[in-house]
Amino acid sequence: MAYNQKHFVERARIIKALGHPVRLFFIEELARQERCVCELTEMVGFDMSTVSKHLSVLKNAGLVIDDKRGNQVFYQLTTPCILNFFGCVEAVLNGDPATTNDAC
Amino acid sequence: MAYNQKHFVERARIIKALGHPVRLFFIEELARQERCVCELTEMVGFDMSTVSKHLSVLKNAGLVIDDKRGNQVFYQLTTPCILNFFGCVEAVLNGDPATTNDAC
DNA sequence: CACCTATTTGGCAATATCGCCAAATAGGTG
DNA sequence: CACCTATTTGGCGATATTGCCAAATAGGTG
Repeated sequence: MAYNQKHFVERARIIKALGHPVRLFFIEELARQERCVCELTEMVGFDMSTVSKHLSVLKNAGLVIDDKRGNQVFYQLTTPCILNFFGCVEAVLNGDPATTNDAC
Repeated sequence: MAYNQKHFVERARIIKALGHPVRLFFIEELARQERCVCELTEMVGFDMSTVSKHLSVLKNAGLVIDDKRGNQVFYQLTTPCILNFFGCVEAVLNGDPATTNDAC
């Protein structure tokens, strides 16, 4: 297989969006229910501007959508299939080669 | 759900290892067959030291293992379940909310 | 041992990421 | 409109990532 730079840059950008502790938490939390920026800000304890920028990264990656209601903005997960991947991450963490084949 | 910093830092580290075009390519290529550093270097066209460092990131994340044979080092994927995740990434790329639920 | 190939490590410059603050924007209320 | 809350944007300093080069390490061969 040849290395198609553009192909992998596109895909890495989406995965990179998931590769930050705060953004990973947002994905898992939004999988449970939609949340506004102020709620997510309180949960992680960072500055709201920081939270807003993290959500912007997820949005630009196509992983979440935003919905403005009144003066609040609610974010929703667009891609529940991502959750299936987290089981595999657990298997990697446990260094458990036996389960890495069917953790999905 | 509360934000457990340590929990998400651990998991983000593994995902971050996947979030680079070259490393993503290595994962897909190693899913097909094991490869030595020199083969991977030729495929991507970067300096061998750069390739070695990328492989080191994947190894530290627990995603690949290395096996030295003679003066060559072969890398193997430890976590085939990661491949299941790529289907979801495609769905995100296609902006296809309908398929994001069962792309796994 | 001298020499060659394969790989890793150290270091550096360029660039990207992160989190904060301050300011701008937008909606709601009196 | 004045004012308050929620959110985003711009910018800055600190830190991390990336890819190259040079040097170090390790195995194979004569």
